[in-house]
Amino acid sequence: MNRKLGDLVDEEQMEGIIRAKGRTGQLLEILIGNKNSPRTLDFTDGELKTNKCDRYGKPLETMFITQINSIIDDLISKKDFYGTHLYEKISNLLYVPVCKEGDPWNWFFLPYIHVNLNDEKNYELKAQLEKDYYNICEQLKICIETSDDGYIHTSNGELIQIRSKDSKPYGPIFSNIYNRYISDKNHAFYFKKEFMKYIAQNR
DNA sequence: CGGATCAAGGTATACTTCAA
DNA sequence: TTGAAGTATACCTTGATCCG
Repeated sequence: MNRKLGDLVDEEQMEGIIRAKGRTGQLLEILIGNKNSPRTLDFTDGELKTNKCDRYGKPLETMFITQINSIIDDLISKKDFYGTHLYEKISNLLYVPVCKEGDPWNWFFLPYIHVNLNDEKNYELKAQLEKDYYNICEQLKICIETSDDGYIHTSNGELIQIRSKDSKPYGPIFSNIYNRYISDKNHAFYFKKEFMKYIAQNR
């Protein structure tokens, strides 16, 4: 693989490639014949994720998974992991690292990694993610009930985390379970860099 | 003590859907 | 048909911590 971005797209598509942050991922979806739709899943059975890395494939950023404002009460009530929107998003994904060093025309895609949590070899990974999920749910509850402002804050597992993700005007998160706002701005699940490192090692 | 590194939180832009 | 709403793509800034 190691396809150069400049060889794949035209000038118009390159416009604003740096400022338009998700542009690379959208272009890739178009290149493989997908539409940029807000459907839950990119493919019929899984997700496509791109992420910035260095030239050797080392991840440089956490990777966004999904916003939590619409599933907050599932989390607080510790809904079964395998029934969550989160699991639906991460159970089968195609991870494509993209090196963004230097001139955007010279950015390039690195070999993809396909991760299906139902594969035998990913048993350990799946177990860890499940553990992280319940751990994070618990942290959210504790935060809501005991933090100074009564709001949720960054909660970490080993491989995933929840932290703020919003822009003005903010979208506060309302919990029906607590019958009040539990954050003044939206939050989201992210893969930590440890996740990317893990799947690169266990490919 | 000052520069480097890292995590957390905050911000910017694009696209589709859907309602007016 | 048009624009707001909603979710997507990560990127950027700041402040804390680490390390010589």
